[in-house]
Amino acid sequence: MSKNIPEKVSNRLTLYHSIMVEYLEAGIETISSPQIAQRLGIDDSQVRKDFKLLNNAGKCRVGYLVKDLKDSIEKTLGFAQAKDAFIVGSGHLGLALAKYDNFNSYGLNILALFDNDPQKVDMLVNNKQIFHISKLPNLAERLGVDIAILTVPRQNAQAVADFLVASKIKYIWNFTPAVLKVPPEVKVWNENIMGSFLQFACKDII
Amino acid sequence: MSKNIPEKVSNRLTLYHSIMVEYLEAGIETISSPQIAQRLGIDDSQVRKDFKLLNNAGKCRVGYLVKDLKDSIEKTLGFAQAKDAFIVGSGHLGLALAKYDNFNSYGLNILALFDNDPQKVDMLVNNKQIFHISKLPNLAERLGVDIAILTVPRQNAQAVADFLVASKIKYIWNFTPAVLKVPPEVKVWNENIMGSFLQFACKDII
DNA sequence: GATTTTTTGTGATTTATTTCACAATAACAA
DNA sequence: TTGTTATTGTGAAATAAATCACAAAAAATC
Repeated sequence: MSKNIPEKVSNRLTLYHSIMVEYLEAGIETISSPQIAQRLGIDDSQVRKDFKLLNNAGKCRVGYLVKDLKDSIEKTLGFAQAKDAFIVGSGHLGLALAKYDNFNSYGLNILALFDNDPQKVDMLVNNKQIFHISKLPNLAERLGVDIAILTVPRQNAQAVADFLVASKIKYIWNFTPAVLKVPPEVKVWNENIMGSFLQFACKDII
Repeated sequence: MSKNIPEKVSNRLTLYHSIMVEYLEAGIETISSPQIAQRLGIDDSQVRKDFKLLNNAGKCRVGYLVKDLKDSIEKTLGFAQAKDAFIVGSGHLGLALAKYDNFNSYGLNILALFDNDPQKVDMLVNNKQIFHISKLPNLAERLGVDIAILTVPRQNAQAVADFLVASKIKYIWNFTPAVLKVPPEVKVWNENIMGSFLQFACKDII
């Protein structure tokens, strides 16, 4: 795998994937690029070029096999390959993400949550235990976890990120608005929940 | 306003904004494009071109005024202009979003939640009431709300979206994995929580 | 006050992405 | 069987985005 798919493409791939799920449920076995394109408001050749990237050949006058497309997208985006992760910060957002079982179907397996509030420690959320943050380095090493989902308050974000780096975490999915400073070997993905929406909403509203 | 800023730019703007908040808190009054660029791992001319878009002039050998930049970003992204919205679907995600007070500081004001579960109706979440979904058309009209945050299960997403369209909702922030079919005058923003992260994670992990 | 240095602003270049256009293919209909 | 049509696959063209390169400005230093 790892063909270094551009972000824009992988975003489209997840949309294609949702359409495939819908078609499968409806019992439709084939789909054409113009059908998908119209649905998403994009060009049909775009769809075909994306599928080319998946090495997924279509059939003239028929289109693509829905099942095959779904499988290739899952393989390419790594839904298949399960990855373990910790949620760091057990506030509203952290708890909601822990309850969000969709992660699983996308190949992301939440093993545990962490917090510094003694009151929360040992609580169970969706069958996942909340540990005191001090237990993280040990557990990360023992369980071989190197992905952390960061949902602490902004004020603590950098300090906790430093702690995660020291705990050999290699991927931080940053749900805080802080711009984290980390060494180059650690990768941060900023989840910009507001950014894109605001732009979308403001274009017309303001 | 409404200069139709590309998505990539508005994403960077939110990151710049976070850095401005951080600098202000640290009492630093000016910032240069190379400082920001290094922090985000991008080119410094990129930063200057983005600021040009904000009509925000810098000063040679000094940089930009942090306060001014923060204000222009807020104005451009519409943090200033308050917008009212409903959360439709009071499951884990909907409730978490209702508790997520950050929305407010970004100019998005959650007025109420909706659900079809009679058990949830009339509950208060972060001082916001949960109404039965049947009350939505009326409330939307009376309060002049045309933004809905959709957090229902995928299976119900299209049906609820149809209902929202009939209720004169004009903007749907879609947190479900469904690809919604709506008339052209209604705008859907798909929040692709997994898409971008998976790509990020899989690039190296798989 | 001259010189050095840092930083902006921006045109030119490069790279990436999207759209266009159309030949090749194969199902379908007459 | 033969023409018609829908669809793929893909080069070429157009558009968008990022990077480079450097002149102009102004603070800092000597």
